[in-house]
Formats: sequence, structure tokens, C-alpha cells
Amino acid sequence: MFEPLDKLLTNPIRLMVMSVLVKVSSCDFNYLKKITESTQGNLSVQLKKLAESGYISIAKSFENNYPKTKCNVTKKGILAFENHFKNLKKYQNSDL
Amino acid sequence: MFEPLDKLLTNPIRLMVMSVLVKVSSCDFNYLKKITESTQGNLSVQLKKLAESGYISIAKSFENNYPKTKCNVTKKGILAFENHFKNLKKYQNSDL
DNA sequence: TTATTTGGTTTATTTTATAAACTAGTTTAT
DNA sequence: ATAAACTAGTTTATAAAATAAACCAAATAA
Repeated sequence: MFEPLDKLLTNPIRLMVMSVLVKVSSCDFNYLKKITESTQGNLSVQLKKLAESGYISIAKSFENNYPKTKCNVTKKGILAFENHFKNLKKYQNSDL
Repeated sequence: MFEPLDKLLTNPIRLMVMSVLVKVSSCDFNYLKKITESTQGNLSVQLKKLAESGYISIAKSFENNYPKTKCNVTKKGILAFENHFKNLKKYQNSDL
């Protein structure tokens, strides 16, 4: 009837992050901070969760002497994202 | 960019309830319990939240000597439901 | 009559989300 | 040179939400 929803993707910040990464495939922490309008702490936590579940990978480096955190979406993440919206459609128009 | 998502509708159980009610407009507690596959306690709490926000109305009566709780979706609830999916579409295909 | 079932609600616990505080270093102004 | 302010985050504490467990009240069945 209703497919269980992916808990990682019901959180708005995580969903935004995935939405962006699916499109651009890679971007840095501060870009995500701006577009999600979340605090650094919150974003840090949510990115870690996405990374722990293998939806994104996080690469740290230095750029212009500053630390730089770059996020990349994984194949697993893309599939989960697509599947999530496939499931949501069933909620939108339930066949009772 | 991303519209903030309706917190009442990011919870799967509440979303299922709204999904059903938008379609059938009215049904009872136990029907919702079956299709959501949730516990009675959890369902009771989530229905109360939807009712407190005016997304549904709850009517209690007796049927065959037993208490009977019927839920109805409100106009406000229908609009919120439709708006939620309109917003979700932007997450599905973000225009960066 | 006491055990079970129906139909819930309330309360307690676990999980999650968020905000605040902290770390570590860089740049700029004095 | 050093203090102040800024970059780029992480960790921890608190608030909120979700869920499960316990409870309540009445009806029915054994």
C-alpha cells in the first residue's frame, strides 16, 4: 500500500542537500549552508548522517589556506533519492 | 529556492492519514490503524496533532455499543496536503 | 465472574533536530 | 607582535518529536 519512507530523506535539510547534490554532483560545505539556510552545526550533523549511510562522500582538503569540505553524491544516494520520490507519489495519490 | 516543508506532513504516519482522508474524506480510527500499520497510541497522538492544526476534525460517537472515532479532512487540510506536494516537486528537481 | 476483546488515551522512553558552545586556524588592523 | 575578527567547521547540550508501553473503560464471551 504505502511504501515506508526513507527516514534520511524526510528531514528537510538532508533532502535539500540531496536535491542539490543530485543536480550538481559535488559542492562545498558553505554553498550547502547558504542554500539550506541552516546553521553550521546542524548542517554538519546532517551531512555526517548522509555520509554514514553512504548517500554522500565527504572530502576534506585545504584551499587558500582554509579547510574546505566538499560533498559528493554517491550512486547509492542517487538511487535512494529517486526511490524516495517514487514512493512519495503513492502518498500523493493513494490507490485505496 | 526551497520552500520550507510542512512539518506536520513530513511524518509518514500523518502523511498516510492525510493521503487517505484526501481521497475518502472520512474514515474511522481502526481503518487508519490498519493502513498505517501503526500502534493505537501512536496513531492517537498523530491524529490529535492533525486535529489541533485543523487539518482534520475528529468526531466521536458510539456504534454497536462501542466508541467510534471518525476522522474527516478539512478544507485547510486538503490545501496543506496539495501545497506540500507542490513544494516537494521543487526538491525533486531543484532549479539551481 | 473473570477473562478477553474493542477502542481508544496517557505517560514514559527513545530518537531526532536544533542551538549553543567549542576547536583550530587565518587574516587584518594596531 | 599581538589582539580582534573572521573562516570553517565539530562537538555537546537542550528541546522537540516519534514511538512504545502502560493504562483505562466498557462490552462480550467463556
